[in-house]
Amino acid sequence: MNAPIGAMLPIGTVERETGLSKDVLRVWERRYGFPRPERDSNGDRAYPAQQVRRLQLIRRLMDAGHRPGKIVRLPESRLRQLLGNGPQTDSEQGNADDLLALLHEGEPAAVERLLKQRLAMQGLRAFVTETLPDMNERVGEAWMNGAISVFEEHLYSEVVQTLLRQALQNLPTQVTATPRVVLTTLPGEQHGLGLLMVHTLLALAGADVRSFGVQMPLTEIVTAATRQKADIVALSFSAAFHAGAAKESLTSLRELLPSEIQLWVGGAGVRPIRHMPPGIQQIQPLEQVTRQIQAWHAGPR
Amino acid sequence: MNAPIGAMLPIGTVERETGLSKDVLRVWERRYGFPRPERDSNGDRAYPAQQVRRLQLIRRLMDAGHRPGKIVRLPESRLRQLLGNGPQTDSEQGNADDLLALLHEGEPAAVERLLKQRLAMQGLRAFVTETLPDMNERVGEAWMNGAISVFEEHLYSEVVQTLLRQALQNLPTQVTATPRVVLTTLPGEQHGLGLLMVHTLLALAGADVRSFGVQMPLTEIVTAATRQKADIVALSFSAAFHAGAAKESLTSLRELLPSEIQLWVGGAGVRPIRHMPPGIQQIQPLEQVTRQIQAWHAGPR
DNA sequence: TCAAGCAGTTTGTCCAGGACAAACGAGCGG
DNA sequence: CCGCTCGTTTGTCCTGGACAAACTGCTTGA
Repeated sequence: MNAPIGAMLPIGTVERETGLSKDVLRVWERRYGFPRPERDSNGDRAYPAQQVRRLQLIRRLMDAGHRPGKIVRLPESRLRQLLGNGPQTDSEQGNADDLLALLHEGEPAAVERLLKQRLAMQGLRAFVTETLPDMNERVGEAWMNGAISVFEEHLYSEVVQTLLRQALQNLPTQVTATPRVVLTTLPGEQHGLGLLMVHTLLALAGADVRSFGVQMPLTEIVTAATRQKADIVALSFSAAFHAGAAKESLTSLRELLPSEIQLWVGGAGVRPIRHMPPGIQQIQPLEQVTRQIQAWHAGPR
Repeated sequence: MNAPIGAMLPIGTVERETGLSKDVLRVWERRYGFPRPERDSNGDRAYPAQQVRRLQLIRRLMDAGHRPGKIVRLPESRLRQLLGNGPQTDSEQGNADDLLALLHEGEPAAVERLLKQRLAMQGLRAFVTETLPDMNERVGEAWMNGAISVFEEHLYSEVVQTLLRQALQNLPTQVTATPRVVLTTLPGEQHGLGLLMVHTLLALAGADVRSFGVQMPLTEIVTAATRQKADIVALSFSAAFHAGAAKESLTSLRELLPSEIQLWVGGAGVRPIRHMPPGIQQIQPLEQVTRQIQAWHAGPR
């Protein structure tokens, strides 16, 4: 009764929808026999919506650490089953459970109220270094388990961003803030939440933060840092960022950047990198930001 | 004296840096003889930084309406020359000139002060429908002319976003706001400024806006709209968004979305589309938003 | 004078199938 | 238990061909 065709998506759209490159989509088809798209009149691949959904499930599992060869062939039911039994870290549930429930209700105002309350109770610094990472992880986890959808995660992200920007706005501005930090992300990293969190910590530590939002081309980072007379360039990497790509870009950036400008990186996306290229400081975990700024003030430079 | 090599970028990085797909980079090389990357030990393309810069210039010119065949072979000097003589719309200069000067100084606080002043003078609605579009255009123009850099554009965008979010925060919340609008952008559209501008206008018109930030997968938009019991799904498209891709995705989305939910689109990215697929309303120009909401209130639904 | 239709050209995207280096994981020895 | 080596997995890149959609410029008719 339901039309057998429905919406058929071309490979370019599937790339955007799943985050899997065209090359990957084609090579998986060749190697694993999935996805197996139809062909349109032109001979081009046409992916049924259902296969795209399954690809999205696979993507989540891979982000959770599964390997393609083991899961790409599995049927959708098995995939959902796997999503159910994640590592299930039994961190203190209480903290974020109300949040997840509220998110699922889908009422932004209620979510905001809850977070505001937490913020007022803990103060900004603890909120950013403790509550938010915890909640981020819980939300990410819930998303991977299929407990909440992507759009609910977006909702969460929006509310937190609003909150943090507001808090930042209300921070007293020091006249002689140092060091001067240029803050941004590399092209391909569109997650702005980590950026705002770092921004907050840096501002709290007394730094003069110049945030440029997400996705600055390498060459522009160099120009901005030079023109702004920055002491430090700080980059944020979410878990979604490919660690290999990060390392590659960072090596290029370090080469392009004047050596007297420090390069700081942090976030889940660069944690897997064992050997950071020389001249780059990895700040991990988040609260290290404060200490590093203190070290900068004390240091020779 | 300057090392002949410097940083050499692989094709994937160049794709991210320039926004030109790998396919395009390769086909240009074949057809026009540019770019002409070196090869690394592995036989893979390795792009010198200078060619990447030239590609970025070409990209700007193309966004300004030039065609590849005419400009790809031109030397860098000629490209910069072309960037100089854009259409040069002689709209009232005065409005945005101070802004550009301040941007060039690179002092975020000063930029913010200026905008705040304008906002206070004009009121929120006029600020969003008149001043901001004008300034956006001026900034985009200046960027294409090479008068300001990408990072200065980012700076502008950051300040405006901060300002708008703040204004939104201070808007009185109505208890029974209608209609309910789910607001977001398609995957690939990362420009969040237009989103905030529309959000502001919708909120001012009394709508119940649920904004999900940028880059929602099609399937998630459908889920969100359904679960949030939305009356309208509104999408924003910046000039950077490829009109063809937009039309394609919109057709799919309209198919996936329940027919009782309206689909509104707007922004420079969809203006070139002559024949919008059925069931989709194009809202153009920006201030039409208010009128459309009034129409909705009056209408049968 | 202008709208509409038509042919030619330009241009982005897609295809196949091969290749290879980096990342991974298992097994081994210190 | 840590660190190494070696086979396997996996993503990215390669070539060169093909084609539809978009755009250009011309012609025709009102």
